[in-house]
Amino acid sequence: MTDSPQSPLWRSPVTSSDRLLLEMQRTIVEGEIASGSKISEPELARKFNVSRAPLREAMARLERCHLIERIPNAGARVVKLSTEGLRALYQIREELEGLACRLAAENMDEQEIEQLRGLLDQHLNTQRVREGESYYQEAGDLDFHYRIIIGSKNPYLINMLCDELYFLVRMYRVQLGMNGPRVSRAFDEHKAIINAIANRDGELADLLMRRHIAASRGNIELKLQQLGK
Amino acid sequence: MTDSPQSPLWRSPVTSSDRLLLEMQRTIVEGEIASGSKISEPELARKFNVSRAPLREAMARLERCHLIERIPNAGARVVKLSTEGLRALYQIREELEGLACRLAAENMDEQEIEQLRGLLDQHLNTQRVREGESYYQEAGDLDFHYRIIIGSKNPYLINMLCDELYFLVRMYRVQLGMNGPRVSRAFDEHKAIINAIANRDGELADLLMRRHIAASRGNIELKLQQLGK
DNA sequence: ACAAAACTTATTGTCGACAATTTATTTTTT
DNA sequence: AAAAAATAAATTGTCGACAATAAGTTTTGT
Repeated sequence: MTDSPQSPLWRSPVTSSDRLLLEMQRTIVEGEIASGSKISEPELARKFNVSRAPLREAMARLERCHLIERIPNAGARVVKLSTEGLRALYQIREELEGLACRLAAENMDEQEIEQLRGLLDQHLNTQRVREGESYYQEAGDLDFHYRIIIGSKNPYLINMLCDELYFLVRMYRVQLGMNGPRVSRAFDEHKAIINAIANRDGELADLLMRRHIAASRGNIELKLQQLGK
Repeated sequence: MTDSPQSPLWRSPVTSSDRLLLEMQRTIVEGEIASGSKISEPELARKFNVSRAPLREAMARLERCHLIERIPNAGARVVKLSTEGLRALYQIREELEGLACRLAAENMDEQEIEQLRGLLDQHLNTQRVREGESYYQEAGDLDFHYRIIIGSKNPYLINMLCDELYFLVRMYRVQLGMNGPRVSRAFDEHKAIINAIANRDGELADLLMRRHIAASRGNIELKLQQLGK
C-alpha cells in the first residue's frame, strides 16, 4: 500500500494492453473517436493489430476512468459530455483536490515545493514565448495539479484523481477548446496556492484550490452553454 | 450519464464474470482468502469452474475496488490491511461522504428521507432483539450510508464510494471484528444526520457525517493497534 | 563452499475459434 | 400497409491452447 505502481501512467507500459490503454485514452480524450459513438471490438482489434483479449482488458480500464460505458452483451460507447456531467465531475474535483492541497501542505517536503515553484516559472516562460498556444497552457496546468495531488502522499487520492477522474477533465477541456483568456489569472491563482502550501497553511491552500477549480468550471460551463447544448 | 448501471451491484449479475466478481468480493472481504496471499489464476479458475477469461475480467474489477494489487507478468495479491492504509482510506471517506451529505440535503426528496427514517427505526428494533449480534448492526450501518450516498444524485460520487471504496471499508470492519460498544452512539449520530438532511441543512449534515466517520475511524484504528501491528 | 550462470518449471499475457446473446432484416399476419 | 413474429447477421462472452515472461532449481566455475 506504500505506493501505487499499477496504472501505465506510473510504470512504463510493459504489456500490450498497457500500450492500447494509453493510445485509446489519448484517442478518446482528443475526440478522434466521437463522443457517444459505439465501440466495435473487432474493428478496433484490427485497427490496432491486436487480438480482442488485450483490447477488452484495456476497455475494462477505460470504463474505470469513465471514458466509456459498457452494457453487458450490448457493447460499449464513448461517454457523452453534458453540463450535468461536468457539474457532477467538478463537485468531486473541488472536494478531492481541496483535500489534496490540505494534505500537500502537511506532507510535501521542501524539495518538492521548490520543484513546484520551478515548474511555475518554467511555464511562465513558455507561455510568454507561445502566446495563445493552448496546448502548453493545458499541459502546464495539468503538471501543476498532478504534482500537488502526488504531494498529498495519499495513494487512494492519487489513484482516484490522476488515474480515474483526470482523463474526463482533460476530455472536457480539450473538446471545448480551452484557449480562453483565463491564462494569466490561472497563473496568479497557482502562485497563491503554492505560497499557502509553502507556509504549511493547509486550510488556505484548500480554500484557494476550491476557488480555482470553481472558476475553471464556470469557464467551461459557459463554453458548453454557448455551444447550444 | 443520467445513472450508472454498470457494476453488478446495480443490475442483476448477467454474465459469468459478474457472478465471479460478487463471489470474490465477498470471499476477500470476509477474509476467506487471506490478506496478502497470492492469487493463482489456474487454481481459482478450477475452484469456480470457469475459464481464465472471465476470471481475469473479474480480477480487473477487483483491482478497481482496491481489493487486490496486480503486477504485470508477476501476478496478483490480496491487499494487506495497515494503519496507514486505513488512515488514507478514511481521509477520502470523510471528504466524500461529507460531500454526499451536503448534496443529499439538497437533492433527496421527501419520500427518500422518510424511507431513511424508516430504515433507522427498523434497525433500532432488530438491534434490540439481537443484542451484540454485530452482523445486523454492520448491515444496517451500511444501508444507512449507501442511501445517503445515492441520495446525493451524483453518479461519480456514487460510483466511487459504493463500487470502489466501500469494499475496503467493509474489509477493515469485518476482519477487525467490529462488534464494539459504539452501537447506540452511532445510532444517535445517524439520527442527527437525518434531521440535518430533513431540515435541508447541508452544511450541518456535512459536519456531522465527518465527525461520525472520524469516530468510526478512531474505533477501528484502536483495534488495529491492539492487534500488535 | 559460495556465487553466478544455465536450465527447468510454472504463471501470466495473447491468440483464434466457438457459443450465447443482441440487433437488423425479412417474412407473416391482421 | 402496419405490426408482430420469425429468421439471419453481427457482436459479445467464454473457452482451450500457445507464446512470453518470471520464479525456482540445478549446474558450473572460482
